[in-house]
Formats: sequence, structure tokens, C-alpha cells
Amino acid sequence: MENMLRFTGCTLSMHQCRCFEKLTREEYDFLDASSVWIKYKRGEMICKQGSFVSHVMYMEKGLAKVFLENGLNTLVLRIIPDGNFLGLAAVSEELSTFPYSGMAYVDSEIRQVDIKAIRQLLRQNTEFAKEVIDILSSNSVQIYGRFFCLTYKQAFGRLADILICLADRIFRNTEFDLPLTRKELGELAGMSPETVIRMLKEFNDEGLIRVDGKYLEVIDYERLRKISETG
Amino acid sequence: MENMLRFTGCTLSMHQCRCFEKLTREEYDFLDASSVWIKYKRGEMICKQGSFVSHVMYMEKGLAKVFLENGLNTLVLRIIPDGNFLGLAAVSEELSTFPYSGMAYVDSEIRQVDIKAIRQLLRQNTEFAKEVIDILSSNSVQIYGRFFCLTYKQAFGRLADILICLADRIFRNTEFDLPLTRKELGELAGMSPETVIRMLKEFNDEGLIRVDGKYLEVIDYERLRKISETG
DNA sequence: TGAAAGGACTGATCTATATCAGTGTTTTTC
DNA sequence: GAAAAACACTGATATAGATCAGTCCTTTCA
Repeated sequence: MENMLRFTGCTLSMHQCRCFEKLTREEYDFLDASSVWIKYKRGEMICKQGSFVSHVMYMEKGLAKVFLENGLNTLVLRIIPDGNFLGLAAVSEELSTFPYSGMAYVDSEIRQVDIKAIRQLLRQNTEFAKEVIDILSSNSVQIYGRFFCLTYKQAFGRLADILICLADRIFRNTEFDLPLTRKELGELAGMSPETVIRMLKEFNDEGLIRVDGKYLEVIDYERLRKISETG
Repeated sequence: MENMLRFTGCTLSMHQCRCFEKLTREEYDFLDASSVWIKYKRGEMICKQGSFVSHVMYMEKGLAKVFLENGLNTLVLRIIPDGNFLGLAAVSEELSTFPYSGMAYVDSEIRQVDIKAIRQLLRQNTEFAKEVIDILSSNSVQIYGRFFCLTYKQAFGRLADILICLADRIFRNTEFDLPLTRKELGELAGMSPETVIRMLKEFNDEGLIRVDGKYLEVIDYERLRKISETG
């Protein structure tokens, strides 16, 4: 009876990428032959907004952010954990340059697939194309929710959202060590680093979470979720 | 040498929909046989966020908004003029309910295509699938720009953006009669109706535009563009 | 191992824009 | 064609959160 969508600022789409499973043996070999593995260090740029697209990136292991920048401000669109695409928007032939940048949060291993190979597979294999459509569509829905959340929720609600997202979907644990600085957390939740610090302290003092430097533990998950909803 | 993307709050994607051209004669007849034409009056809901998806909508003639709502707030994602899809995200089989709502700004004529027919065509015709991927991908890029703009630009920059978008891409004229109320303009530009009124007056007094009720004329396009960039 | 740079944190101040509380004006409705 | 509702507009007020200007702590690296 609840037909109201619950919007969250979560930076991850719900879709589990299964598109490689749709390929035949030969197609997979072709994909493999058109791929290279590249390692990136924390802080390294994986792709740069505005540069020519030659590859689609697939995160084999690591964590990265996909973001927009205009020299002054940064807007994080999504974060990319293991098993997700980065830069899939580039499958469209209309798009010759990256519409966003990518940067590694931690040391990461990335498979770069020649964009021509991906486009050829799309033409050959409708199941693969269908799967890519599902991923794009699911990414859109995630961005919509994040858009709504960053536009209308207050700072504490947005921060609560991000903490829940990190615990539930990125680290899959109530306690974890943040590989992000306060500034980077601020970019994720759409607020200044100072506000992040003040809110984290407040959540800590209220007994919702425990913070100590990089260490973070979600203590009262339910209350945090409530804050993310009402915020 | 300008590798910085120019983000705008424009609510329209750049992609000209060509997907029907990719269908064979028989496929088009099949699509036609799976379609119905429906007329909507200004203010009528075309689809409701959270309701089951059974059709994909295609705007034959009219103007509509696609938006998120949570009971309190409304966020306009895109506006849909003639020749654009509304609700294409629903091609994904993962998505059984609409992630957004659609409402007619003016009396509109819409082609509803059975979602099963669309999905079947996607499986049959890779060129069609490729085109749908292009549309989804282009829509994403548009939403990214809008997201950035609504998050970081100031009110006057966002309003300038919308005015330029309306003149350039929706009405294709420097003067036009707005079919939107100040409140609806505010939803588009992400601000309160009062702020819209004040800013329009300011733009008017500065000689950038001329407003009189529903009538709107862009006078100093270049200066308006500059404001939208620096805002 | 000591200097420099970057990050965490604090308190004070500032500001863009929402919100509120109205008055006229137009549109809709019965 | 009168009453009601929605819309356009104005001025005053409130406030969330950015920005600024620091201090202290931690990491880096020469």
C-alpha cells in the first residue's frame, strides 16, 4: 500500500551486472582479447571528463568515484565498487568524449575494454544489449534518487543516507575504516567538510554512530534510517 | 582547448530520437498494432510514480514534465516535447513500476506502446536496441548536467539556464507565451515561486528579457547566457 | 628526524533563498 | 454573472549551511 518511492542519496545502483554472462564462449574470448588490465593508485584519475572515449572501464577490484567538475565544484554521481562498470555511458556512438571523470578512492584494478569491441558485441548479441540497457536504466533510476535527495533533504539526512549506503552496500558491515577524507565524504553527501565534521560529531554524541578518525561504526541503524527518511 | 564541460539545467536531452526509423516495415506495423493514441488535457497525469509499468509513452504532440515527488517536494527531471519518449526507463525488465511521474503541461497526444512489444523489438533488432541505448545514455548525460547545475548554480544562473532552454529548444523562438505558472517555472529551475517572480522582475529591469504575465521575450541572449555560465 | 603539507576540528560570521503573511488580479466554476 | 479558487506579486523575517580564520594533529618525505 506504500506507493511512495523512498529516495536515497545512495551512490550505487541496485543492478547486479550480469552482462558478461550473456556472451558466448567465442564472444567472451573476443572481449578478453580486446581488454587490458590496469592498476590505479589511490587518488589517480581513471578517466577525465572531456577527454576522448576509447575504452569502457570495468572495476575488477577496488573503489572509485565518478564525478562532474567545473574547476570550482565537484559533484559525485556514483561510486563504483567491484563488479561495476565505469563509463558505460560511452557505449553510445553519439558520445565521443567522457561526460564525467573517474578517480580511484583506493588502489584499484580496472579492466579497460576497447569501445569498438563493446559496440560490436552490442550489434551481435541482443541479450548482451538488453543487459546493457538494464544497467543504464538502473543507473538512471539511482541518479534520480540521489538528485532528489541532494536537492531536498537537509544536510543531516543526506549524511545519514551516505553512512547507510556505505555500511549496507559498500563495506557490508556496521563497522569499517573510511578510505575517504572528510572533504571526500562532503562531496558524496553534498556539503562542506566543516559540516561533515559537525554532523558526524552530533551523530556520535547522540549515540547513532561511533567515529574516531577513519574508524566508523553504525550503532543505531534504525534511528539513522529514520533520520535519512525524514531529513 | 576548452575541455571543461558546460553544464546547464536544460531539461531536454540533445538526442534526436530516430529509433522508429531503424524498424523494418513489418516491425513498424507490429509496433503500430501494439500502440494506442491517448489524449491528455493540461494538468492530467500521464503516468504515476510507483504504479505498474505496462506501456512506454511517446509524445506525438504536446509538452509534458517528468518528475519525482515525495508528497512535499517536486523535482522535474526532464520536459518532453514532441518526438520524445517518456518513461523509456521502463524498457528494463528489472523495473516493474514507474520510477517517476509524468504530467501534461499542455493538451497532449501520446502514443502508448505495449512494453512487451518494445521488449520483443529490442530482442529482434539490434539497431533498434542500439538506438534505445543511445537515447538512455543521452538522457543520463542531460540529467547529470541538470544535477550539477541545480546543485551548484545560484538561483539567477538556474533561471537563466531554463529561459535559454525554453527559447532555444522548446519554443525555438526568442518570444513565446509560457504555458507554465510561476510555480511550475520554479519547479523547473529548482526554486520557490516567489524567487522566480523576483528574478524575472530583475532580469526584466536589467533589460535581459521582457515579461508580462505569460508573455516572455529574450532580449539580450548573450548576457543571459553569460549569467547562466557564471551563476 | 625535522620541516612542510595536508587533514581534522572549532567558533564566529555571513548570505542566499525559503518561508510567511499579506494584497490585488485573473481564471474557473456553478 | 457572482463566488471561489488559483495565481501574480510584494515586503519582512528566518535559517541552514557556507565561508572564513584560525589551532592542533598526523602524515609525508628529504
